[in-house]
Amino acid sequence: MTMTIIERLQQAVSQAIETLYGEPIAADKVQIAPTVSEFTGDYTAVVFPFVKLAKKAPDVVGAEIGDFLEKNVPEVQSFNVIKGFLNLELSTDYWQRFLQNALSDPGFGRRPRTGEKVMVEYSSPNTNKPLHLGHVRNCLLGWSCSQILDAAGHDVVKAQIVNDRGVAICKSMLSWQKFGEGKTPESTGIKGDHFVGDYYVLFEQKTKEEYEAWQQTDEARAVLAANLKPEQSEKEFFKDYKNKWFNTHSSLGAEVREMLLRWEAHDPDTVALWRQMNGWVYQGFDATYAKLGVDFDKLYYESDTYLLGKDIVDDGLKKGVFFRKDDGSVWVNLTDAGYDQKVVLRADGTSVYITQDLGTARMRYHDFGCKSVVYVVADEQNYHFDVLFEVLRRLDEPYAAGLHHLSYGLVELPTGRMKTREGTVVDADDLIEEVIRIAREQAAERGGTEGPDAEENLRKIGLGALKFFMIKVNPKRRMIFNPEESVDLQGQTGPYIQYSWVRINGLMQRVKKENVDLSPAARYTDFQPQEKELLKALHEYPGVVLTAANEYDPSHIANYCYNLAKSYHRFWHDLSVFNADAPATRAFRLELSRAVGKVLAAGMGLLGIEMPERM
RNA sequence: GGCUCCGUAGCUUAAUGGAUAGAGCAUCUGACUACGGAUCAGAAGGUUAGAGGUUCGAGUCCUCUCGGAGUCACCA
Repeated sequence: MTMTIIERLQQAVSQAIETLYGEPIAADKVQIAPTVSEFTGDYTAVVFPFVKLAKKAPDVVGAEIGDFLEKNVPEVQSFNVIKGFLNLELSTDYWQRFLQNALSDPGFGRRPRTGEKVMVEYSSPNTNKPLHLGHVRNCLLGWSCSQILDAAGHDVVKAQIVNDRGVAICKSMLSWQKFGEGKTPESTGIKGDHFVGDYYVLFEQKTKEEYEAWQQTDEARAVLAANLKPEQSEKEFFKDYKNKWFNTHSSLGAEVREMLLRWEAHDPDTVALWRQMNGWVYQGFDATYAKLGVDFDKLYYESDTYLLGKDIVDDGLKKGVFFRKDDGSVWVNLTDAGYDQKVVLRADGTSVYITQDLGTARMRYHDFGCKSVVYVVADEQNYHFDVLFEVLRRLDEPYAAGLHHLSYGLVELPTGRMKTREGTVVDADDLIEEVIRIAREQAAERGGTEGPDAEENLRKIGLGALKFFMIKVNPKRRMIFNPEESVDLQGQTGPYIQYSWVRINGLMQRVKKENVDLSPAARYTDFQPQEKELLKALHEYPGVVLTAANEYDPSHIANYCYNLAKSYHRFWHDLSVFNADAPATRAFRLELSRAVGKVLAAGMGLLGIEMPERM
C-alpha cells in the first residue's frame, strides 16, 4: 500500500470536483477527517470550501461528490450528507484487509528509514547532586521523543551533556574535603550521587552559618548602613546581598574560587578529587537511569566543551555577524530580529554560556553529521535558545535549519518551585520507590501480589503510572506535582492501558493453549459499532506517530493509547470474545484484540512504558 | 517597563480553522461470584478570562483589556 486511504480519498474528491464542476483543486487541499462518532461513516470530507465554485448548496455538492466516489472508488461503500459534511463508509473488505495488514506487518505504524540523522539531547544534569523530579520529566520526554523520531524513520543519537565542572561541584568537593573525614559511599552505604549531594547541602548550611555570623560584625553594619534602601527591611537587604557577600567577604566563597582556579590550572590533587567525586555521582546516575529505563548513545562532558566556541567567534567576526567593542569583548546584535545585543566572548577572551553552546553545536555536527538537533530543556531557557538558533542561522551553519528546542514547563510543587536549600526537592529515586510502593499497596488491596514475576509486574505498573502521568500532558504545559496525592492508578492512567493489554494477553494465552483456529476471521462481515470503533482507532495509529514526531510531542501517543484502551474496555464489556457464538465472530474478535494489543504495546513502548503479564 | 508563553467543568486536561467543546479525578446512581471490576453504563458539572474583528464556520487566526508565568547578566 503506497498511498494511504486518506490520500486516495483526497485525490478522488479532487477528481470529482474537476469532473463535476470543471475546476481543479489540489488534492492536499481537500480536508478529510475521521467521522465523529455521532454520525455513520468512517471518514468525512468537508465540502464547504467547494460550494462557491460549484455554485450549489452544500448538501447538493456533498451528494454529487459522494455519488462520484461511490462509483469510482472501490473502497467507498456508501455515503451520507449532513449539512456540508460528506460522510463516507468504507467497505468491509477494505477493513478486513487493513486488519490483516496491520497484524502481519511487524513494523505497523513505523515509517521507512529516511537516512536522516537526528540528535536528541536531554537530561543535562549537574554532578553536584542527585537527579530530581525535573530531570525525570526531562528524561522521559527526551527518551520517548527519540523513540518516536526513530519510529518516524530517522537515525537518532541520544546525547547527554554532563555539567561536570564549575562552582557547584567545587562546593561539594570543598565540603567533603573539609568535613568528610574520609568517608565514602562504600563506607557509609549511601548512593554516590546522594553522598555527594549531601556535602553540597552541608556546604550551603555552613555558608549560611558563616553569613549569619558575619551579619553581626561591624563590617556588616557598615555595609548595611551604606547600602540599605529606604523601603527595605534589614532582613530583605541581607537576603539580596548574599551573592555579593559570597563573592567578596566569605572565606568559604574564597576557598571555592581558589579550588575552581586550581581545577582550571589542572592541579593534580584537585583533578584527582574531582574525578573521584564525579565517579561516585556517575555510579548513582547510572542506577537512576537504569531504573527509569532511559539510556544514551553519546556522552558529552562540559569539562571537555567549556572552552569551545572561540573558532566560531573568529568565524562570526570574519563574516561580519559579530563585532568587537573597544574593550575587546565580542558581541552580536540581534535587535533587528527583536532580540538584544548579546556578548559572545568576554573582554579577557574567555567564553560565556552561549559561546560554549555555539562551539558544542559545531563539534557535534562534525561528530555525527546530524542535520537536526533537538534540545530538551525547560522553558526558562526559551530566550537563550531563540538567540542561539538565530546566531547559528546567521552563521549559516549547515544544520541551522534543523534545530529545535523541545521546551517543557517546569515541574513545580503546590508550594512553588523546588529549592535545594529549602529541602523541598522531590528526589528521583524516592519518587520511583514511592510509585512502586503505591502499586504494591493497590495490588494487595485487590488481593493479588503472588507469583514469580510479581515484583517485576509491580515495577512496571508503578513506573507505568509515573511515566504516563508525566507524558500525557502537552510538554509546554507547566506542571504542578502534588506528592501527597502522588500518582493515580485509575482512570486516565498508565495502569488503565496496561490493564486492557493484560486482558488481551489473557485471551492470547488461551488461544495458544487451546490452539484456536483464527482463519475464519476473514469471513466475518457484520461489524458491530464497538468493533468498527477499534478498527478506526487502529487505522489512526501511523498518523499519530507521525504527528508526534513532527511536533516533537509524545503526549499525542499517550492520549491515543488511552483512547484505544478505552474503546477496547467498552468492546470487552459489551461483546463476548472467546465465548462468541459463531466461529467467524470469535476468530475476528480475537484477531482484532491481537491487533489492539500489538498497537498498545508498541505505542506505550515509545513512551518507555512496559506491559505487565498480570495485574 | 520591553519581549515570549499561558488562561477551557471544583481540580487535572483534550481538541490539523469544521458538526452538539471530548475525557479523567472528585460527587451522586447503577452493572460482577468473572472471556479478570485497576472495568463498564448513567447523572450532574462550560458564556473556552473579557471585548471587538476576519471567516460559510473561531477554544484555535488578528487587535485591545484583565489575570498568571518566564526572561531581559561579560551566571550556567
